[in-house]
Amino acid sequence: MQIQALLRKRLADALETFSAEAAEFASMVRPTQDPKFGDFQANCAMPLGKQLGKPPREVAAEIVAKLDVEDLCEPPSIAGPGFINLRLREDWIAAIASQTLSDDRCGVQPTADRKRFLLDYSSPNVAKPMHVGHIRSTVIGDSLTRILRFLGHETITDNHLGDWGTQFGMVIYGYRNFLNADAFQREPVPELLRIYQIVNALIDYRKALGSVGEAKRRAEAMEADIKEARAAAEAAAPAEAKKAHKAVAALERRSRAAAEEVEALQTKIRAVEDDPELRTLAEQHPQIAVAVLEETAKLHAGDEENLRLWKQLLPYCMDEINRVYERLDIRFDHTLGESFYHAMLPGVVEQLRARGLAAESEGAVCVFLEGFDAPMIVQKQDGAYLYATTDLATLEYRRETFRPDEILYVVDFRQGDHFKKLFAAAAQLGIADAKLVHVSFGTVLDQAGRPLKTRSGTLAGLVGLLDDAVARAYEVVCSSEQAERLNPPLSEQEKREIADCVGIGAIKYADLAHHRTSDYKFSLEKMVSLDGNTAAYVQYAYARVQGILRGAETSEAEICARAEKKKDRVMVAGQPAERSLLLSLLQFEEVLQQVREEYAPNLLVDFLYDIAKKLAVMYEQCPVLKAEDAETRASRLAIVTLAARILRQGLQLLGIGVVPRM
RNA sequence: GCGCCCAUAGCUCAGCUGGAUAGAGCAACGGACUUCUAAUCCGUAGGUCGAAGGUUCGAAUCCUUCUGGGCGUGCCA
Repeated sequence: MQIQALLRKRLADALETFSAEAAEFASMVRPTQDPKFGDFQANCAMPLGKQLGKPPREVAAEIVAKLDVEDLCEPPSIAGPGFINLRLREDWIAAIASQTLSDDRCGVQPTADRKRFLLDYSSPNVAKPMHVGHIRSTVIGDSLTRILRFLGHETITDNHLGDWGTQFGMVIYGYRNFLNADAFQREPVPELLRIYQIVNALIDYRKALGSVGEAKRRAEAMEADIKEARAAAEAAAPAEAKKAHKAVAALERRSRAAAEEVEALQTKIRAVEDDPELRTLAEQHPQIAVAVLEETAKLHAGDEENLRLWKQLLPYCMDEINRVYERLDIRFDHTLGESFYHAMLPGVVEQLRARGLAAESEGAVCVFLEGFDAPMIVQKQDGAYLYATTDLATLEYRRETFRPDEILYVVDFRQGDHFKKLFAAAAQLGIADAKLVHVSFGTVLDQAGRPLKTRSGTLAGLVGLLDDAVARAYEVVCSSEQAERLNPPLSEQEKREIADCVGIGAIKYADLAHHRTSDYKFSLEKMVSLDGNTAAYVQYAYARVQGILRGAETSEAEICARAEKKKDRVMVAGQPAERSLLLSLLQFEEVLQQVREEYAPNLLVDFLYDIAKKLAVMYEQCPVLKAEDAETRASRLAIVTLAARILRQGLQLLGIGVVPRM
């Protein structure tokens, strides 16, 4: 059901005689902000009055006279400068809601304009542990996929793994030098992680040793500059003072950043030097960074031994990643990593050159694009290829193999320039016939507003965050006090299932609740809370309905079956709380359409939170089991059942589960 | 230097293609429990929508300038 679209259609019919752009004026129908103005308002009389040179209220009256909405709305009213206020009829709302209850798609029509989407998201690097930065791409991409699919579109998901980069050279080097064969035999995945971390620590150590001196000098020099600038600011004439103080502030910021960098480098140095084992290894492998690059280069050059190791070790890395996806309940249709395109890269460069699109510059092969200062480099001086090259090859492959109508790249906003260039280059190559979209997103920040990191300075690990969220959810939702509230009390098994559902849901929900393009502050405390806009609150609203259904000794299936039989007569919307809830529920399809248009799942989150709140209000004002008569009781059971179905479906589209009790 | 993004209540964030008095949550304060799950609900307080211009019947929203911040900016991804 698309109420707004229906009203627009009716309005467009009425407007035909007024304007050639009837549809455009008709699109000015929107929900009202205040219920006293009805449910929807048409704002077209003001601009139309302007155009026709008539008073808007007069125009509005003429429109209303022609508007045929009797079956849907109560008589329209005109307010203010010429707003046309529409209030839907209660019997109409109740009838449509009743029909929706017996529809297993919750009233959402499969799209008539079916498109094939290819979604590129998650894309972690193998061998490296996934970190907090992967949450957004993974969760947003997965949710968009679910929503597009539910709307009736075809979706193809492809996890573009980083499985061919330096990090694999690190694993190979570590395997050769640091492997504990017994441990590897017993549990290969943690052992590989361990050796990766050793190599990583040693490389960081060497790099830090090399740069910490310079960083310190820079930081100290900046201190001196600040003193100087401060003195200058003191002495400056009033006219110059503002500028001088600004310069001081800028220097102070840079100074803080420099000090933090020194601190970070020292942390990396200490990490090795305070650990006798690592310290010894560091002494034994002074050239580790170069050696790792050599291993990587050998792999790329087709070295037999390294390729064998790559093939042998990759599955273990995949196990690690897949374990995370399993916890998150996320699957991909394809996992075609960078390695898959390796053989196609020379062809891409060749093609660009042959078409005169790429040229050599400063030893690298570059594509110069109009409107960009820097070129897109597709081959380095040393002959190696870059991610721009891989992305072009990937695009070409996807185009030929999947023939998508639209490709969504769910990737960090910082890669905006890269995608602009990529899309421009693709257009020149003639391979941009699909709609190419960079679905960008902001950064996950800590409480201080800096990118979320662990104490040791690396980005917070994803597995750890999931564990923390589940543990916290257990404390909040499954404390013995809470468990005792239910009859029968929650079993240990049930508690664990709930904690898992709520904890994982909390992380996803918090991420999806924010607009994709804005940064957000990560707060475990808040996201697992039962109060406010959280997964737990919405999940709880769902569980409450289930509790009521149990109390009524009926089931969703039974109520839906009854709705099917009685068609449009299973509920009434007499009370404001009931009416308001039902009206919201009927806007499910339109919300999903909007999510699709803007690639913005936060709209669905807002919608579900609104439903959950309205459900709570309805409980207060309209008792279900204690309703005054059997008919009202049946109607209310039907209403809350519809709400529960839409909550469950909506959460499912966010990749979040529900539990029958909590 | 150039480019992209951001600035809304004490805090965290919404605000759709311009629409009526700018919303929600948290925190604060005041109410409502012999519970259909009070894990809730109701109410109060809190805003020059960074600043200044402009377009418009009408601007948080569009345009310009300024201020403050984030990010990117030729061989990482």
